[in-house]
Amino acid sequence: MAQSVKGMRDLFGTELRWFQHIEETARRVFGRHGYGEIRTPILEELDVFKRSVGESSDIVNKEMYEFTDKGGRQVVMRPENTAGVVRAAIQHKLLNSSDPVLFYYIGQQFRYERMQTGRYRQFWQIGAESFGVATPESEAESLLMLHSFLTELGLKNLTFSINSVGTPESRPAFHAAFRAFFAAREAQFCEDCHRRIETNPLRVLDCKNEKCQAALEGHPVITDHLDEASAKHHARLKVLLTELGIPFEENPRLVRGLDYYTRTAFEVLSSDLGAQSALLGGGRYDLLVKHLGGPDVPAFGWAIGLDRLAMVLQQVRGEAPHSTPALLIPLGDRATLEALKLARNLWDAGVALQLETRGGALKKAMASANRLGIRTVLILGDGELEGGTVTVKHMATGEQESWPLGEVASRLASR
RNA sequence: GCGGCUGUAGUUCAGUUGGUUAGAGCACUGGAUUGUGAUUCCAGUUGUCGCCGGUUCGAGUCCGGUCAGCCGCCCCA
Repeated sequence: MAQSVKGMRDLFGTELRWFQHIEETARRVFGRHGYGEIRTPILEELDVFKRSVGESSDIVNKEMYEFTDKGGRQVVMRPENTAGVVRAAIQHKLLNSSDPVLFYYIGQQFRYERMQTGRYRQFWQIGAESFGVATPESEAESLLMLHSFLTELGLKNLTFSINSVGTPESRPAFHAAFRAFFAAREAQFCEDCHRRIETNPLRVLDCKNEKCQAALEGHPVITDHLDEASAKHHARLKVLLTELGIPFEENPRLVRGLDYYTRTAFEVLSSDLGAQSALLGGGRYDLLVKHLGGPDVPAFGWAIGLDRLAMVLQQVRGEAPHSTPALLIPLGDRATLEALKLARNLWDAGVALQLETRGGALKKAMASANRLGIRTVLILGDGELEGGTVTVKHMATGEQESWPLGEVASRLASR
């Protein structure tokens, strides 16, 4: 039997309904914050990710679907969407004014990695990026939007975990202090951390190994080594979040995996998830636009994994909200033609209706309606045709009534 | 990329120390006055035991490989 490629997935049924519900909620919430959608290509030049995500990162080194196309171009299937959005914004000169530019995206990403539950090689991300504003206020705006988004999806007890990773200018001072700290208790750290301290020192901070977390007790804190502007920025954000009543906690061990982050980094935790695993992450990336060849424009953004979000929502909320159409069952030859005409009128009037066209016994059609979760069944037979009515059965209660044909559309609409 | 576990009807699973025609619940199909579902009763269908090879008189059961899924790690969010 033909099978989907490993890590690729087909979406349909109840799972897809959650995806759709999430996407609708995203569009509604982001739209009212003034964000516009952007759709960028799945294929980008390799260089876009090398220069943004970071040449040393595992994403770029090991996890990209990468190939040479027939024209000899080195292309990759995007492993994330921020780089593509930035590339597009630069290419179309969208960042050449002083106005803020607000984008959101919903799209598939690809990473060649080991699969686990809720984790695929083709996965979906929703993200929002705000360009052109460097203030803590713009971050508060973005986080408020995110908070509304998650709240409207029904997630509870959200906590924002925040930190500041400083700037390239302030980071060396911290790195030096941290390396000294590490060296003093080197033996207590795991093998991976010994590697990390060389390649990406900040990563030692979020090692999952309990011994490492214990050894980190009393470690130098990044926020103590910030430059003055970054420190002020960080303090201001905390004031704003407090004033806005957004629950947050400072987490000095919170870092980002991608190279392009500066200053604010954050994650969102929900009591609906396991205690330690984050639902999403994001932060400020003031250097990326310029780094990719654009103007010197600050930016802030975040991304959330749709596959995982849909899975969590299905667990905590069950079925995604959806409505089922009514079902029209004709009985007899004459009624079958009349039913087709009636259905056409109802469809044209905007009514959601499914038509039984198999022509079998009513009993079977009813059983079928039950399996499909249909709540309202319309029966049209010779008796109904005589009287110009349709028999309506409400599946939940079993009650039946008779509606005049002319009122079917309006009565179904107000169901 | 590294380590471990699993793979039997549509689905959830059972299948004794290898032994004859591989089972159950649910689902599905048909029926219990042909215009009434979900409840009840009766009857019935369902499988290359993931795939390929090996050991054996004999393999769902043991061994190897492979594919797929799951759990850690790495990585990410």
